[in-house]
Amino acid sequence: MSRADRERQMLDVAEEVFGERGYRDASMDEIAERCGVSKPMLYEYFGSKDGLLVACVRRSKAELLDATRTAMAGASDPEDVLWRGMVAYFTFVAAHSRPFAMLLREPAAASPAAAEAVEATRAQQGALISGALAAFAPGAPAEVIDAFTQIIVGGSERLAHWKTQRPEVSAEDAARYMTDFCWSGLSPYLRREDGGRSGVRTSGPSGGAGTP
Amino acid sequence: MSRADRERQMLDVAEEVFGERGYRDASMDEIAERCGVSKPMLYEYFGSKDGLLVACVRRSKAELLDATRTAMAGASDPEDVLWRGMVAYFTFVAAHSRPFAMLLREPAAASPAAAEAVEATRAQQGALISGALAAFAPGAPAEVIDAFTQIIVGGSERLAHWKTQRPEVSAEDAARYMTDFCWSGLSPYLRREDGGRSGVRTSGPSGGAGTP
DNA sequence: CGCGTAACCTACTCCGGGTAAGTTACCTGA
DNA sequence: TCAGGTAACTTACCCGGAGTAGGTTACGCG
Repeated sequence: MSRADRERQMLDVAEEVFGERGYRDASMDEIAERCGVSKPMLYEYFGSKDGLLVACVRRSKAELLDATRTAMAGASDPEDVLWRGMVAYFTFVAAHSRPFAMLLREPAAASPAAAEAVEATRAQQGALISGALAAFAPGAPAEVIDAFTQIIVGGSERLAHWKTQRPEVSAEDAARYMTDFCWSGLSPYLRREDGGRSGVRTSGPSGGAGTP
Repeated sequence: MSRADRERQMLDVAEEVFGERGYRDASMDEIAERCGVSKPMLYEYFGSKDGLLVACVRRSKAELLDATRTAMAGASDPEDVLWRGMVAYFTFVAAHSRPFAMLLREPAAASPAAAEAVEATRAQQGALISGALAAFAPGAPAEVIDAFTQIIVGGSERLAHWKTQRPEVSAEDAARYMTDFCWSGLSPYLRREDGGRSGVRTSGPSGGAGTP
């Protein structure tokens, strides 16, 4: 079998085994056996168990970028960019639930290198998001954009995890929760009608517009 | 040394070593040695390496609950509850940065049991948050509260991580980003003045109030 | 048909989690 | 004051799985 084909196969099998057993309890012997090769071949191709995991993460990262970018490309306005990106994200996670659940739940578990690869994936998605935010709210300071991007990245991750335990929640539902929260937060649900507060608090709740 | 004292000491040392080396590269031999005892003592007290990590997580979980609850107790209105809770959270994470960074960054890495303990911590904080949200926006459906709670939990986690690389961002700054985002999202920064949109989109961006 | 190379295997080493069995030290009560 | 029980503690080991040294097959090419 050619190098490229073997590599793909090994990644497929590794993704599967890591997903089934978890990183720690997955053995290189089992992965090798399921590939129909011997252990040293895995080391020839990926260097170490960590290296194999990192390769899996990187492949998923590339696939996710592709899916998100493609979805965003068709958008008309910045609002639609975020919406489409979110739908694509939640759809992707649902479709790759096995391997992705593992990447979401047992990430840094492996090694600094693997943690870094997962962080790089977050940074990649964060770059797409902050671009959309900057286009949508051009007046916002860079640090605000950064902070909100972090919130969205972390929030999406958690929402995706929450969604796995609620089959009735569709990718569109999740995307709607996320984008609604981004645009307006809780203001549509407030008892008092101060949802359209004109400014942003600058020194804690007592200094803000809501509680003079 | 008494059982209780020894246990505390072991948790302190374990937290330190896990924080320094990371879970995987921390050896039970080293932890034992730094405690001035032999390895079987660790197993006597905590059963396994996982068990030791889980005990660390559970202790942090209890401390975090205490810090958050205490802070929230002094609040007047629901808005202030969330604000104080957030400040307490970011302050706590900053103060316990060593062990907490490890809990944030190498969480599930260890075992299903450790992953569960971290999930339980998130659930604990989520319960506090959803309580505050429900009080603040009594009209919101339960699923919306749940979804937003997930976003806030994940967003806070990511924001705390982001903050560690930005020493100039204070706990109050982080809390302000978080609560601002919760109350109004991006709407204060929008170019168009539709920040006070009255309703919530129900079928994607093209069906919402903003883009008829 | 020789020969180089690249895919591949057998058979190990070694480290670290985990344990069996025993030893010291202290408190208790008669 | 000393048997005896118990609880903190140790040495010395097992064993599974990550990682490796060195050799073998198989195929393309002149």
